[in-house]
Amino acid sequence: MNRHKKTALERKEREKAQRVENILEVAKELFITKGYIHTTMDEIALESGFSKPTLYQYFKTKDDLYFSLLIPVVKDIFLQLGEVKERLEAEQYKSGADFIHDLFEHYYLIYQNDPEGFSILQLFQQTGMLWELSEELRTTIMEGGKNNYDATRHIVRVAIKQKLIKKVDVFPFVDMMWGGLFVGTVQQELIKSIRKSRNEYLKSTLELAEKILIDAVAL
Amino acid sequence: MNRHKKTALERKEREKAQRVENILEVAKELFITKGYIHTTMDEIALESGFSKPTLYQYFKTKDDLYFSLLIPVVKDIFLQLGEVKERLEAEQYKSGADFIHDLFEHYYLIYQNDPEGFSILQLFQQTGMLWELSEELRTTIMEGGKNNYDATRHIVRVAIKQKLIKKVDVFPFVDMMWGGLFVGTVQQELIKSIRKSRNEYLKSTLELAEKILIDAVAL
Amino acid sequence: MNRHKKTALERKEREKAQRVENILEVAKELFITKGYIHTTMDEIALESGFSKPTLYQYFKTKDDLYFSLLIPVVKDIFLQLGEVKERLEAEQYKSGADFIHDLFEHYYLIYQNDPEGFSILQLFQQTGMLWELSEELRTTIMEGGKNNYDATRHIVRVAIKQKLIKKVDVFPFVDMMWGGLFVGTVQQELIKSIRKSRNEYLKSTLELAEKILIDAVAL
Amino acid sequence: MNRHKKTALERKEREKAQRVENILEVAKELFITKGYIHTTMDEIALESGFSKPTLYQYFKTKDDLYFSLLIPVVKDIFLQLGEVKERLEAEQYKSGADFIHDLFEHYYLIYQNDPEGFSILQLFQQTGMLWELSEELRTTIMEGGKNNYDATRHIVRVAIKQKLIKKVDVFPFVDMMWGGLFVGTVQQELIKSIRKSRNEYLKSTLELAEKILIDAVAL
DNA sequence: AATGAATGAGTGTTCATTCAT
DNA sequence: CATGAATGAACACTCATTCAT
Repeated sequence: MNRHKKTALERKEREKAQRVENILEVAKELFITKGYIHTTMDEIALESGFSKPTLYQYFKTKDDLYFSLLIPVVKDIFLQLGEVKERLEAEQYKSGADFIHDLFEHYYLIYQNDPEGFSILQLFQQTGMLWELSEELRTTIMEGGKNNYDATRHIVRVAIKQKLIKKVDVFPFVDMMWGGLFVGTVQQELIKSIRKSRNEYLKSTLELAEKILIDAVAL
Repeated sequence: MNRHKKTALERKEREKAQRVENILEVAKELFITKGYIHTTMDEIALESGFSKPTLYQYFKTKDDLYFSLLIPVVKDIFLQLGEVKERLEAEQYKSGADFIHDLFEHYYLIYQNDPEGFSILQLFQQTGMLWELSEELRTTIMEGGKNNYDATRHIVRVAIKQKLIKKVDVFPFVDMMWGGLFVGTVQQELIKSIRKSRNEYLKSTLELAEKILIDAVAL
Repeated sequence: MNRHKKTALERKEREKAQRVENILEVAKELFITKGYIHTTMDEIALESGFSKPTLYQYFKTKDDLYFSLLIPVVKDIFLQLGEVKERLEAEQYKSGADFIHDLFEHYYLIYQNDPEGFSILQLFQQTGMLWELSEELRTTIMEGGKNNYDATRHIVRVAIKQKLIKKVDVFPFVDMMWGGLFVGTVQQELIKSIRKSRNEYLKSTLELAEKILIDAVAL
Repeated sequence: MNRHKKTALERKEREKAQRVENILEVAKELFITKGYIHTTMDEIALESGFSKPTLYQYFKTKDDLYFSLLIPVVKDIFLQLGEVKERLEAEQYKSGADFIHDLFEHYYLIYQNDPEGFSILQLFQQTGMLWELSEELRTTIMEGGKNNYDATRHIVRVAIKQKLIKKVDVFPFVDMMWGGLFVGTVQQELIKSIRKSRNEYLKSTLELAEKILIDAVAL
C-alpha cells in the first residue's frame, strides 16, 4: 500500500469515527431526556442529520446503539480503579482515610467524566427488566459490571492487608460501598435534580458518605 | 337505605376491589417475567380472564396499570416509617445502635413485602415524567415519595434530639442513608441477582451497611 | 281499569315522554357541536344523566336516536306547507308577491321553530354518504323529503292556476326554490356563522332571495 | 448539478406524484361507495397495492387522506372563476344575460369536473372543525373557500360597474347565488339522485336558476 | 324499569428494520 | 457509501351494544 492510499484510508477512518461520535452524542441526549422507549430511530436520524439506513450501517440495532453509550463508562470505571490499584500497590497511601478519600475521588471522576453516560448505565440497570436483551449484549454489560466489582474487591483486599482499613467481609462491603454509597447516592441526587440545571448537593452528600465510611472502617 | 341494599353495595365494592386485585396480580406476574415492553394488554386480558375494554375500565392506560403496582409500596413505606416514629416518640430505643437497627429492619420489610413493587417504584422515580399516567395516580406516587423523605428527616431529627445519634446535617444524611445505603444497595443486589431466584447476599449487605452507620453515628 | 290505575299510567307516560325529550335535547346539542361520528353513546348517557342501557330502552340504536331528531322537523315542514296550501285554496293571496312572500315566511318559520333540528336534517342529507343506513331508516327520511316536495309542487301548481305566478316547469322550479334558494342559503349562512352566536345576515339574504324570485316569476 | 441527476430527480418527483395520485384514486372510489366510516385504511392499502405505513408516509391521518380529495376542486374553482374574471375584464360580455349564463356555465364545470370532490367539499365546510387535519391541508382548504367568495364578489362588483347587472348588495347576493342557487341546488339534486347513476335533472334545474337570476338582475 | 359491568370486533397508528437505487 | 421509500408485525385503545342483577 502506498503512502497516498494510507493517508486516504486514515482520513476515512477519522471521518467515520467522527460520524459515529456525532450519532452517539445525539442519541445520548435523546435517550436521557426521553428514555429508551420514547426515543425513536427516526428522531435520532433526524437530529443527527443522517438517514436511517446510515445509522444502521454503524449500529446493527437500536439496542446496539443504546449500549454503545455504556462502553466508554465501563472502560473508564476500569481505568479509574486501575489508578487506585497502582497507587495502593506502590504503597502511596499514608492512612485509611487517605485511601478511602482517594477511592471516592476516583469514583466521583467516573461520574464527572461522563455524567450522562453514567446516568444511562444506571438507567439501563434499572430498566433492564423492561426489555429482553440479546444474550450477547446482556453478557457484555454484565461482564463489565463484574470486572469492576472484581477489581474493587481486589483493591479492598490489598488495603486490608496493608492495614489501611479494618478487616471486613469484602463481598458485602464492596457491594455496599460502590452500589449503595456511591451509585445509590448519585442516583438519588440525580433524580432530585432533574429539574435543576446541575446538582449542588451531590458533592456534599458524597463527602458525607465518605466520612461515614472513614469513621467506620479506617484505621 | 335498608340493610339489604347496604349489604349489596358493600358486596359490590368488595367484588370490584377483588377484580382490580386480580388484574394487578396477573399484570405484575407478566410485567416481571416479560418486561413492560413485551407485555401486551391483550395478554393481560387473556390471562386475567377479563376482556380488554374491562381492563381499560379500571386503568386508563397501560402505564397506569403498570404503575398502579406500586401504590401498595408507597403505602407500606408510610406505614413502616410510622412505626419507627411511634417507637421513637415513645422513647423505646435504648441506644443509637438499637434505633438504627430497627430503622433498617423496617426498611427491609418494605422491600420484602413487595420486592417487585419496590423495584418498579425506583424505576418510576427515575423516569416518571415520561409515562402517561392519570393525574391522580401520578400525584399519589409523587406525594408518597416526598412524604417518605419528610418522614425520615423528621425521625432523624428526633433521634438527634434524644441523643441517640450524633448531630448530622439531616438533608444529606437522609439522602445518603435512604437513597444511597438502602435503596442503592437493594438495587445493586437486585441487578446482580436477575438470574438467581432470590438474592442471598442482600440481607448481609444491608446488615453491613447498618453496622457501618452505627459505627459512624450512633452514640 | 279503574281511575287510579289510569292516572298512574298517564303519569308514567308523561314521565317517559319527558325523559325521551331530555335525551333528545342533549343528543341534539352534542350531534350539532361534535358531529355524528364524534358523539358517543357514553357521552349522551353521561350528559343526559341516564345510563346507557336506559338509552337503549328508548332508542334501538345510535342511528335511531339520531334520526329521531329529524322527525319533528319533517313534520313541521309538512305543517307549514299545509298552511300555505289552505290559504291558497281559500284564495287569500292578492298577488304573486304576496304569495311568494308568505311561502318564504313559512319556510323561515320551519327553520326558526327548530334551527338545530333543521341543521341536523341538512347535515344528515349531506353526510348520508358517510355511513350505511338500514334500509328502513333511509326510506323513512327519504319519504319525508319526498312528501315535502310533492306538497310544494302541488302548491306551485295551484298558484300558477290562480295566475299568481308565471307558468313554470314545477319540478325544477321547486327544486331550485326549496333546495337551492331556501335550504342552500340557510346552509351557507349557518356555515359562515358557526363562530358567531347567531346569524344576522340570514334573514336579509333570504329576503334578497325572495325578492329575486318575485321579480322573476310573480305576476 | 448535471443533466443526469436532474433528470433522476425529476423522475422521482413524477413517480411520487403518481403514487399519491394512485392512492387518492383508490381512496376516492372506496370512500364514495362505502362511506367514510366503513372505509378502512387497511382496505385502501390493500386496494392501492401499498402497505399501510406507506399510506401514512403520504397522509398524516385518515381524515387527511379523505380531505385531500378536495384539493383539486378548490384549485378548479379558482381556475374557473379566473376565466370569468378575465373575460369580464376584457369586456367580452355583451349583456347581463350573457354574463350570468357564462358564470353558471363555469360553476357547472366545477361540479362536472369532479362531482364527488365537490360533494366532499361541501361536507367539509359544514363539519370542518371536527376533523384532524394537518395544519397545512386545513389552511389550503379554508383559504380556498375564502378565495372563492372574494373572487366572486369581485366579479359581481365589476359586472355592476359595467352595467351588466343591476346594482345589488354584493355580500348577500353572492351568498345567495353561489351558496344558495348553485351549491344548494347541486346538493339537493345529489341527495335526490343517490340511487340513480347520474342526475338528469340537475342541469335543467340549474338552467332554471340561471333564468330566474337573469330575469331578476340582468340589465 | 334501570343500571353497573362487561365485551366482540375492530381501527388507526407506530416503529424498527430493509430494499433498490 | 448514502438514502428515499417501503413494509411486516404489532398494539393500544374505542365504541356500540348487551347481560345479570
